[in-house]
Amino acid sequence: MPTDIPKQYDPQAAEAQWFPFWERHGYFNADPDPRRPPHVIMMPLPNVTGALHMGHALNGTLQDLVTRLRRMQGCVALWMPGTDHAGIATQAVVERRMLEQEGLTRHDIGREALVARIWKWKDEYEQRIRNQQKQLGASCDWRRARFTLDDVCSKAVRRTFFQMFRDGLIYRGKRLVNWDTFLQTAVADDEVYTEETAGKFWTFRYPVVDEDDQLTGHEIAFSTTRPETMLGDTAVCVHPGDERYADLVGRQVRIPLNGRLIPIIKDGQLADKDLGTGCVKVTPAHDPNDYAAGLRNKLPMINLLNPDGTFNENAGVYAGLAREAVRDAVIADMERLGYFDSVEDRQIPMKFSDRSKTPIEPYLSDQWFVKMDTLATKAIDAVKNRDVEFFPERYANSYLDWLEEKRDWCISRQLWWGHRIPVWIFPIGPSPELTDELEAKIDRLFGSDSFIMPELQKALAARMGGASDEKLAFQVTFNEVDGEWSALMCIAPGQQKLEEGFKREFGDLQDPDVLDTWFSSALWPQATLGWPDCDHSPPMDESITARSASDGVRNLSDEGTPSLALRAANGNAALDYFYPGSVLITSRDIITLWVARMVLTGLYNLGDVPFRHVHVHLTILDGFGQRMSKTKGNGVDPLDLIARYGADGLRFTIASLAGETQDVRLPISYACPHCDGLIAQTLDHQKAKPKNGKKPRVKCPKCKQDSQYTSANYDADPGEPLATMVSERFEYGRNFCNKLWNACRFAMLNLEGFSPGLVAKADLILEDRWILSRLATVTDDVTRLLDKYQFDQATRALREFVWNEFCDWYLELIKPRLRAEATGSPGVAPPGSETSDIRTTCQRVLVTVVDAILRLLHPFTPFITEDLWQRLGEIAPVRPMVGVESRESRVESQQETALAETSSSGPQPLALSPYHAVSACIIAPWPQGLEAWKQPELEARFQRLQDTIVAVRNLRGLYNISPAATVDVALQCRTEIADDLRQVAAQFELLAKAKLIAVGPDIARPKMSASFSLTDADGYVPLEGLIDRDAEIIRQQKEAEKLRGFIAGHEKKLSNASFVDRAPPEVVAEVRDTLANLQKQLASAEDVVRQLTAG
RNA sequence: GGGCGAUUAGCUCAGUUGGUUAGAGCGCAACGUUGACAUCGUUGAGGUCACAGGUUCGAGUCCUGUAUCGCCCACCA
Repeated sequence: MPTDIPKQYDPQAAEAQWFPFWERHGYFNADPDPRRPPHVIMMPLPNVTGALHMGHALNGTLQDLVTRLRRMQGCVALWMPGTDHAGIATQAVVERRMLEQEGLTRHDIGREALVARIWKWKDEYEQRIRNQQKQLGASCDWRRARFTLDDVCSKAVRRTFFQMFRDGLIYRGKRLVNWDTFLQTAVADDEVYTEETAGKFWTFRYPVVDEDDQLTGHEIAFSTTRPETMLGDTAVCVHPGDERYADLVGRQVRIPLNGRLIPIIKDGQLADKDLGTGCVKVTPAHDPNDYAAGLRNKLPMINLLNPDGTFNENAGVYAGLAREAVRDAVIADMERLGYFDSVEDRQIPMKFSDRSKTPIEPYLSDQWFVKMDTLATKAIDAVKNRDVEFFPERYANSYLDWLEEKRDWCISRQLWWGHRIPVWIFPIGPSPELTDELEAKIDRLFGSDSFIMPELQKALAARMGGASDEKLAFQVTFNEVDGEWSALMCIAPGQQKLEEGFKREFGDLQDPDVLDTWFSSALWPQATLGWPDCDHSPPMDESITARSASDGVRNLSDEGTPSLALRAANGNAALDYFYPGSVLITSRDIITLWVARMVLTGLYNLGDVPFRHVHVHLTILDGFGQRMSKTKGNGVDPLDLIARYGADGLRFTIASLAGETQDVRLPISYACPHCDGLIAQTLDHQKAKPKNGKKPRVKCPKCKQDSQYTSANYDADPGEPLATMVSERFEYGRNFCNKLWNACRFAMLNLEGFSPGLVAKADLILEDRWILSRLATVTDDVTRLLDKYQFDQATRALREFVWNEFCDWYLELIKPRLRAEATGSPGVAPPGSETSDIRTTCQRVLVTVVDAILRLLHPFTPFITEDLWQRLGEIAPVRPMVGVESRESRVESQQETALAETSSSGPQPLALSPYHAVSACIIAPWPQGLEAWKQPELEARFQRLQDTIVAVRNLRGLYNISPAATVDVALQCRTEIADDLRQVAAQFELLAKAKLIAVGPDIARPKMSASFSLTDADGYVPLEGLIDRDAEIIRQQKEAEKLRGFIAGHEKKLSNASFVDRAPPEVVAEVRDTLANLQKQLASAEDVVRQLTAG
């Protein structure tokens, strides 16, 4: 007997036991099996920049939930894990730390050493992230875990780059980029944030010159917030319709600082008549708008900056100075020269780099781009054709809007951490011809033939063995920048020898840049499955597979059926079987950055979308409505919450929050380490940073002691008592788990002497049929809701079923039947005795429902359900189950055969048949096909019983009747209802401590009784001596008043001719019914008042 | 400026295609622990559904406008 089941669920113990159990048995492993459908989720890659927070916990919970559901439904459910190298973010973290701790920059230690350090960092955090995910219960196929910089992903990156290069989709160009002068790299628009900053707005003048470059005495005034860029001005611009300057257009002005002459141009898009003086200086190399105007008007572009933000030789005498110094000098010089007009204070929106927090400089530099035109069109069509569907649908807008712009994708980053661009750039001079030097080098690489320039391409291909395009080893294009041509040579992946040759011949001419991290993330769905390798599946983590082999791990499909896992001999089975994936579950901020690009590359590389569904879930906010982020210091480590509420409690709460309309606020508290009191988090807590070496503390209002707390801004001192972040919201899930635990504990404690066997429908009494009907309904609802990714509703439906129906009603109702055996000796009730049959039937139904509940809850709360499943398995390894289609594990019995013969109608006789329970909940079959158990009219009858009991309880509370005292109750109702109520008379005693003394149509109200009125019954509880007559009169009068209000509303409706005429007849009939009911209730209340008043 | 959302009980959120008396959890109040569970049970109080118009027999739900908040995109000499 399971006498050892503790009264409280212990999450830590269950988590420690069952995760290794699942792993050991290989239940997470997904291998191609042509007899079963695949279900594939590609994990949105966490960055290796740091630990995970609640956003990841949400994201992970939902993916694991779906994965476990599909696994139970019989799919080969692959959840592909991995991590992202997150180029700039990771390099910045490591560089910052290196600078803080050792005072070193990357230039001090060099490319290789820095990359080595980042790898070390990556290993540490990847481990930490994986640990967090496993703590949460993530049932990923960990053998397949990938990293975006590993060999398999690299190959996909190289292949894609090469093909795009070959197809002319990748080009090199000068572009104005957001330059981070601290990190010395270009950053993407989305890595830049804007902040209103206190700045100044200066007005200066440029003198206008005549044809002979002599001053005319005319001047043109303009305003700027960045005077230092005057050195790079190549025009001043006015609006074409601005008459003030009409006669100046076409003339030239002199920049007083360096004497350079620049034209006055007109451009309606750049200049605004009503802003400032109406005239604007144009610095194409250092301002996005000016850049666009520069292109439109074919203006020269003068780059003033060095990569580190200091001014270069184009700044003349100002060269070598920092931005701020140049600005001051320029202003002073302009003033000295007499061209300064005025200055005013102004709030200026300044762009900052998200990574380094330093100001962004618009900067003209050489970058690589992907042409988006046709690629974007195809990705747009995929969504418009519904090859990819968004849940909720509205998010398709973000995706489409962004792609419609078709802005070319800048894929180069001036970093050291990432996929190096596989292109060698060889300068060849003023015309696109093969120079002797290049020819000589190529000769040495390929042989001694010489080439004619236009034939170079073909010849090179021929050199590689007359190869088709597919086998091209490298590709050349020619590129012109400022009149200088260079050969861009891209090497195909897998050309080791050629690459070595290039390194030998061309030395460090390989482009130093690396690819945008999204370039590799975009390939995630293909790369992880081994694309472009078509002859073998991608390798797996040997440390896991080796251990599994020695443990004798079976495949998931070994349960009950032999594995037919495809051998990789004849192709890439993983790619064939698992691509395209099923659903991507992610947050909305990367719909454009990631989702769109995955679709785009999937279509480009494989001709098919990478997934059919995209579920976009909510964002978790802190208690103040802010996104959780590391920088805000409001992130919560899921491990803190798991420690306090259990992984299942966390998961269940998260699932209950995951609706489709709103983001969710999560007010945070700190748990006092001294007394376990809670301290509400304030914005100050989030922001507080150590001052003078003193770390900020929180003070507990309960015990008045203070302590250090979990903060993004400092590491707590080891050994110091620490207030960890908690959120009371998660008590919802923890409490539910405990409730489930105790309900199952109760069931198991009452399974003494359990014997499996068939339960015929005729043996089931009202509450059995009711709970099975409810189970069938809820099973359908949950399945349907999860198919639509409506996790919150599914969670609520299950919670309500388990807590408010199974626990509150069913378990209470069956207690007498379970005790029926009390007279017999334990476990050996005399066969054939009536008491034994009642109890046995009850036990069998109970086990059936518990079994189904565990299966339904497993995707939500895997640990506790597995734990209970295993315990139940010890007590009832063979037990009746519902909603199981396979008959393989069915226990055949004479009884069943007999029943099957008698019930010729339908394939599934309504009976509970015993099965051998599957050895683990994680692979138990998801309940389905319970349609036949649904009995809506029975549910309605049961509802009446519930209403009546609640009404009696209500009166007891109202009159403060001692819980120990039994009250009488008389019910006046129609005959057929009376029959129902008589059947459950015993339940009144049990659930309301009430004795049903009379029931029927002719029941009169006993004297001095409290009463209640339901839609189809009136109840009376004689309370001789307890009742306060005046109070009861007042109560009933109040009730009557309320009813009169409702009645008036309904009567008004019905007296409205257009309502009766135009509303659907069933609605009108419903209102009539309701009105009749209300009138009956009112009559009853009035009657009570009359009687009481009369005495 | 463009787009997408949101505004319902003290707090956090549900509310299907418009249709009886708008729900849940937490919190609050009262009562209750002799065998599942105090991480519990029973009962209760608590809402002019942001505001103003409109459509409709009927609006929390649909339309228009306003206010406030959030996010995305663009722009800001």
